[in-house]
Amino acid sequence: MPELPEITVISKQMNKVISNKQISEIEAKQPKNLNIPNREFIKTAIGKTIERVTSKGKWIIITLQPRYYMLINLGMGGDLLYFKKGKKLPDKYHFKLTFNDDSGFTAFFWWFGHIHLVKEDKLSEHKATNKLGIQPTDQKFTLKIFKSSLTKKKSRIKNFLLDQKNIAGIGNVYVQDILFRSKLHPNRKIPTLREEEIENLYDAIKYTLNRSIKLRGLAYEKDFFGEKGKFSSQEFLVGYKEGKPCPKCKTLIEKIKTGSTSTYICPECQRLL
Amino acid sequence: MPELPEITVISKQMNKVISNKQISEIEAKQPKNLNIPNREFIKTAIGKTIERVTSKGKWIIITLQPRYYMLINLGMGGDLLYFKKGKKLPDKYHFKLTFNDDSGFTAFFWWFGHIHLVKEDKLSEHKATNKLGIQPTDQKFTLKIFKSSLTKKKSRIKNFLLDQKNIAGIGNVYVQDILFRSKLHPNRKIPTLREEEIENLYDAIKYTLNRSIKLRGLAYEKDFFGEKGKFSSQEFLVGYKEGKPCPKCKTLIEKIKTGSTSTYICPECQRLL
DNA sequence: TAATCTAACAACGA
DNA sequence: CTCGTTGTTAGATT
Repeated sequence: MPELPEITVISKQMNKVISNKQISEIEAKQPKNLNIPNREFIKTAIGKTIERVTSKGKWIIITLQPRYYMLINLGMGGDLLYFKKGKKLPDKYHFKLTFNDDSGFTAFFWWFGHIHLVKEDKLSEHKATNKLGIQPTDQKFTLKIFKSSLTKKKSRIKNFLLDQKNIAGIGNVYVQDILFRSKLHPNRKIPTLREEEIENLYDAIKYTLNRSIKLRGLAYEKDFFGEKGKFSSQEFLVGYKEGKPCPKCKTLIEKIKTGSTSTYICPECQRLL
Repeated sequence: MPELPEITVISKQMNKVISNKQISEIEAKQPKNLNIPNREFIKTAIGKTIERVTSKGKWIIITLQPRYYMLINLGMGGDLLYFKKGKKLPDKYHFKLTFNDDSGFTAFFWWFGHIHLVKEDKLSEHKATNKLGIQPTDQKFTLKIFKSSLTKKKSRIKNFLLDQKNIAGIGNVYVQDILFRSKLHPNRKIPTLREEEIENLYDAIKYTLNRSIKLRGLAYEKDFFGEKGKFSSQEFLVGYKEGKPCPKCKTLIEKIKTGSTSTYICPECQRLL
């Protein structure tokens, strides 16, 4: 479940190590990961050069030259692993892309994943990415912008945070501690939030994600070089800590159903009313 | 609650009697009925000539020359009444449109109604009408088309019939007898419908609506000339007949809640299972 | 355990 | 009784 921190880390690594390389070969074992027919995908991509790699939310954006975009989403989880010439490949992968220096990368999806190829002038029509909200790591993500994005919204705060159209990059892992740090129950309705709570929430979003980026992501996710992050799950405050004491007040942490997902909360620190 | 029959009758009358007339004056007492500011509406419409009047579903479509469309929806109910020069106007109305021969028409909405003005090339962007389904009175409304519109749908049959995106023109009045004639419970899920039931439903839709058109609509609705229709509510089979005997089996008719609307059914003839 | 899209449905406002 | 918008839920996706 790579979220913004993992995607940020991996896309920066990719940008450093594969920029300017030219695509020479592609193997796509699972056609459903692609947005166009296998044959067309390969024909279009081969010969093109990596201009740069960036990311937005949970999407990795590879800009190709001549201008095309390769958009990668790891879905529920997976690996994107660099390989050098002659090095052994991972045992299992669904997608392999090789450069003309015989380096490359493989992609393994353990559930749903996407690798899309989109023409430069068609990027705005790409439904999965064209509605993405602002990234919490973006300079433009100011408190003012955040507040205005909440106006007129009536949903529950957790649903808001997970909706990529509002903010891009938060998933069901980081949202746990974001909510705990801001002392908000996941089902709090947005119109009931006080000024101060919104400010705490804003700080919690930035703090939580930036801290993980500094630690190069979650300890159970691999980066482009197969290295694991340093943000270990033991550092979670309440996430996945059902039955453990709240780090603040020692009340036992509960796991509750919130819509289709689960949320771990301290029932004392994160009251609904 | 004018539905397809009433709207069909009134739009045909309008087409005969106001075509080729030029708009000279407009009075709009309730700005919320309009899609653009009052002043702009009036300025745009005045001077234009009625080319023809048609309808689709519950919408009256007035084509203006130079090309513009005036789209009227009576919402939950209301009157659209013609007046000749010098004749007394209705006591209450929300909208009045006068032609240069001093004839015209008034509109009265007893709840919400809409009078929209749309440029010819913007008609496809008009949300309230651009997604309307086929009219049951259209030649193209064949059994085959009807069947194919049901494929992959999983909703309850009543919801399907009332959704104007599927079929345009059926409301909560005519749907009552349509369901009774086809012996369908309003909450029957579409995938459970048998071939024969779909065919009966198709016939019931056409029969019910066409019969009412022949009788010039419901007896409690007025046409463009203030005349009432001949489809009296006493001719309803089950609609609004709570506690009365079913015309088929004498079982007492029940009024049940179906989503946000009510449905009158014979619990014997319209079984759910 | 996780992500996204879609259809169906409910609640609300105009 | 209508229609649109927003949000929620369940199901499907490989």
